[in-house]
Amino acid sequence: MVQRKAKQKTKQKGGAEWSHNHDHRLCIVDALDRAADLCAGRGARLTSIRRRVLELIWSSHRPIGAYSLLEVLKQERANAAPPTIYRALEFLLEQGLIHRIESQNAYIGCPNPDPDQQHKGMFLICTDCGNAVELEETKIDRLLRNSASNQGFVIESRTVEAAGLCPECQVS
Amino acid sequence: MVQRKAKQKTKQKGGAEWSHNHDHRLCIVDALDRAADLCAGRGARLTSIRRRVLELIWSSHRPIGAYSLLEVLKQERANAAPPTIYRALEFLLEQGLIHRIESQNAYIGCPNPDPDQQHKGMFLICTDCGNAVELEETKIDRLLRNSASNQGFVIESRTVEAAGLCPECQVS
DNA sequence: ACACAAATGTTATATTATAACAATTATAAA
DNA sequence: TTTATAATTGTTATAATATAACATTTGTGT
Repeated sequence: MVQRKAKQKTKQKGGAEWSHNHDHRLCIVDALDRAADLCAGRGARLTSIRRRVLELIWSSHRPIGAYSLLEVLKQERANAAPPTIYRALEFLLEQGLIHRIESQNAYIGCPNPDPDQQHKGMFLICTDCGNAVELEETKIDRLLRNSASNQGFVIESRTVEAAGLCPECQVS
Repeated sequence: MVQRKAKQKTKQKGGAEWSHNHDHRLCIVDALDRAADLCAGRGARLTSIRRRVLELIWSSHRPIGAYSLLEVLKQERANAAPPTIYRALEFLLEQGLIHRIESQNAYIGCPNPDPDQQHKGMFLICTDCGNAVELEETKIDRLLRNSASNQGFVIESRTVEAAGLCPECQVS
């Protein structure tokens, strides 16, 4: 088990997520550490390509497209091609380490990957700065399930993406 | 104002939406009538292409892709091309007559287009039969807005798509 | 009939994603 | 340690979705 700095980091609540000038290096390190732990625990192989793609995705809090990732990866691995990226994305999605933002055909790191099950996130996405924050709204999830259940529908997975202005971008 | 049969049709509540053998012709007629009314009221031009694309979208309750639409339209208009479809889709989206299902890159008719504002729907999509039903869950919407608001985030639009099994497809 | 704006036609291309098969690398059984 | 096997990556090609740009036609109001 990798010792992680994450344990020392106090997680702030309530909008701190939107701060445009946090120490983002910590986000990256934490994400990579968590990923390593999770994969180790599952016997899943976080190869160097996969690790690097995850790192690139975590290079910001903005969803990033497959071909943007490819552009960067190509500078390091001349033979990187679309399948290189898409395979890595597939793996990371399966492991619950990233989410796909359907409304943007883009990918974003999961800040809280669940060791037991991979969840689908709920996101607030700023139309101005592009940053996206994942919500953990069990209430909404429950309400949605109930609502579906009223029609006899059983939800297996869901996509919730809200676009708008983050607190920092409202000052205009 | 077009007289519509819709007014005679009693709308059933609670799962009737999933019935695989309703008289779908009524759905189509209603949708086209509503569209005509709405566009007339707005001075928007529901041209024959646009009308036909809307009709094709309403040919089922399954989200349909742009190129599937194009395939059909081509049989009627030899010179139909991708822009033909995408322009029609753009118009219909603007008028709130259809919704885009982000998780499928596909389009579906809006059963309840709002004369005043175009809303983004919330959908239950059956992974078996492919049918999708639009929810009107102001509660969920409110909860989502509140939850965003707690972070200082203002939602402008949202995507909610839940995949699972509809009542009819659960019997297996 | 004319002028203008809106809609459509047409060609080309951008963007996102997957198929198919070959080569390589890791793993663990013999 | 070698070898068999499965997993990963390389490579080429192509599918699927979407838009750009400019020409032409059609509709609308004057």
